[in-house]
Amino acid sequence: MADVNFVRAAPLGASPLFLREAEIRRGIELLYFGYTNMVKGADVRLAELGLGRAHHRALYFIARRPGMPVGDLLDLLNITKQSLSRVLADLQARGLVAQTIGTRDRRQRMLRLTAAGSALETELFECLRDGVTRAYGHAGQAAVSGFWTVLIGLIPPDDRPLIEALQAAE
Amino acid sequence: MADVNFVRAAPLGASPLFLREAEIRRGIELLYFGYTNMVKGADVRLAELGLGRAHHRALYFIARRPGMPVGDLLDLLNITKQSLSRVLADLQARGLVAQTIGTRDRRQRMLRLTAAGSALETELFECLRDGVTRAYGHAGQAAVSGFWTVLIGLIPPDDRPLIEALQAAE
DNA sequence: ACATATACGTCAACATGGCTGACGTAAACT
DNA sequence: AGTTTACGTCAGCCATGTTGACGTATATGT
Repeated sequence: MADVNFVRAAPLGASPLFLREAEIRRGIELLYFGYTNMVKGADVRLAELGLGRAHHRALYFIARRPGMPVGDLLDLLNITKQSLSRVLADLQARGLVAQTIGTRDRRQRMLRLTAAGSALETELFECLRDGVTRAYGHAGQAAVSGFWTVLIGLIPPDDRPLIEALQAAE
Repeated sequence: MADVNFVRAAPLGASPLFLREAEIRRGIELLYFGYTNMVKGADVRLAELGLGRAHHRALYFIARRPGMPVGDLLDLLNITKQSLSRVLADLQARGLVAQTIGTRDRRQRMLRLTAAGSALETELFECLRDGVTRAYGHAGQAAVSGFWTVLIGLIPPDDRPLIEALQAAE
C-alpha cells in the first residue's frame, strides 16, 4: 500500500525529497521514452501495412470493447469525428472493422472487428506485449502495482471511470 | 489499492497472474492515457504561442543538458535532422534557443536556451510538474520507484545509458 | 598533405493525423 | 411537430514526421 506517511519522513518543512525537480523530470522522461519504445515494434508492422498509430488505436479499443458505438470511441480517443472517420473508413475499406446498427438506439453504429481485424489486432498486441512482459517480469509485481498507481494518478479523476471501464469483467 | 499479493494467489507453476493479457492491456492503456494527460496542460500553453509538442521536446532537452550538440539531441529524439532543423529554426527565430560553436570540435553546434527560452521551458515544466506531483504524492514513494523501474524496463538496454545520462549529477 | 569521414545546414516533395467549419440524414425525445 | 442527438461527409489547413539530394566546414587518418 502507498506510504501515506512519506511527507512526515522528509526534512521538516522541506518539499519531500522525491517531489523535487529531479524526480519529476525523471518521471517525465521515462514516461516519454517508455511509451515511445513500447509502441516502436507495432509501428514497424503498421508501416509495412500502410497503416499508422491512429489505425492501431481504433483497432485496439474496438478489440477491447466489441460493439462500442462510435461516440464512445471518440470520447476515449479524444479526437474529432472527422479525424476518426478517416481512420474508420480505412479500416472498413480493408475489411478489418464492421459496423452494425445499434439495437437499443438505431442511430448508433456499433463497431466490431472482423476475423481479419481481430487477427491483426492480436498480432499488434503481441508486439507490445513482449516489451511489457519483459518490463513487468524484471520489475516484479510490487513495481507493476506502483506503475499502475502512478499512471492512474496522472489521469483526471473525472476521466478515470471511462478508462477503468475498459478493465471491467469481460 | 492494488493487492500486491495477487500473484501468490495464482496456481503453482502457472505464468504469474500479472503477466496475463488483462494485466498487459492495463499497462498499455494506462501508459497511453497517463502520457496523454500529463502533456495536456503544456499543449494548451504551446498552442497559445503557436508552438507544438516537437518544440517543447527540443526546449525540454536543451534545458536539461545545456550545451548539448545537435547530434546528441537527434539521438535522443530519434527523428531526422530535417525534422529537427525546422523546429530549431523556429526556436532560434523566436529567440528561445541560441547556438555556439563547439570548443573541442568546431563542427558541432552547442545548443542553449536564452533567458526567454529558459523562462518558457520553466513555465511548460510547471504544467507537467503539477500533474506528476499530484500523482507521485497520492501514490507514495514505493509506487514511484516501481513506476520508474517498469518504465526503464520498457527501454531497450542499449538505449538506457543515453537516457540515464540525463539524470546524471548536474 | 591529401583523402575521407563527420557534424551540420538546406531545398524539395510527400504522408500522417490532428484541426475547423459547413452541411446532411435518420432516429429519438418531448 | 419540432428539437436534439448520433453519425457521416466534403473541403481545406497545420504540425510534424519521412526520403533524397546536395553543400560546407572541420576533423581525422594514411
